[in-house]
Amino acid sequence: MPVIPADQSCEIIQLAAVCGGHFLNLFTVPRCRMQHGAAKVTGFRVQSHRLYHHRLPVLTNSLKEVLVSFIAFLNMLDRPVLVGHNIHRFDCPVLARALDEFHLKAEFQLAVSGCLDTLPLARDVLKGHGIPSFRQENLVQTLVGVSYKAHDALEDVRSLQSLYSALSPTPEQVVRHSFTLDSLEKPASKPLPAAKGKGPSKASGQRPLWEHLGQVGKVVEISKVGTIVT
DNA sequence: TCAAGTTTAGTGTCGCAAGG
DNA sequence: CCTTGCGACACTAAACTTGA
Repeated sequence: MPVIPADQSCEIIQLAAVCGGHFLNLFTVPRCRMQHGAAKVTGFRVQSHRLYHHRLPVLTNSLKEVLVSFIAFLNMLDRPVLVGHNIHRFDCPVLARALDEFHLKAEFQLAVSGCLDTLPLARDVLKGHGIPSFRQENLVQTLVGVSYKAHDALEDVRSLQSLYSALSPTPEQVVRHSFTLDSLEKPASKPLPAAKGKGPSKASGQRPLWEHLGQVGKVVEISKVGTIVT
């Protein structure tokens, strides 16, 4: 049986973001039945249109409310950079689809400077360090020295915050592995090319990404948990 | 240039434990 | 005894990186 691509099949059920001491952690009930595997991995379960996490009821909002709250959170932060592990392949396509559905994409893009994927970033920063695995769990354990609960969005973002600090990427490395939601829609979507000699370029009249670099408070780690559509 | 390996997510199957 | 819930494991897809 073919596996349905994640960006076409996943729905957001938890969205968490951390910036400095501020955090956002919201849940929404998926509009479809959760598959056995998805429930097993995430610990979430839907019964009678209510969401449970490890058998405990969870306070939920509508998907639109979650997205609007997320954008409001970003607006408090003066156009931050969104950081996540492998978000270019998984999280951002799901997020972009959800934003598109509620016509919130333009508003979202005004609220952020760009997105940064820590998977290629870590490969770049840790090149030649003999890292056996670039999974987020492994990187956090290796660089930060702690274990955490994978597949819990809030735990994910908190560990990612520590990981990002531990990586301490240069502005050039950050720009090299950054992208926008618009770039995801293009067939040959790739992270922005590395600047050659003249530094990062400005993107479509917005403030350049590198203006935000090195400011820990302007970096938002995000994570979402998906559920398969049947 | 291309094969191998990496990440994320999912599915299917098996075995074990608990409860009716 | 049967059903249900859950964990472990092996596998798949797509995009990307790495190294020969």
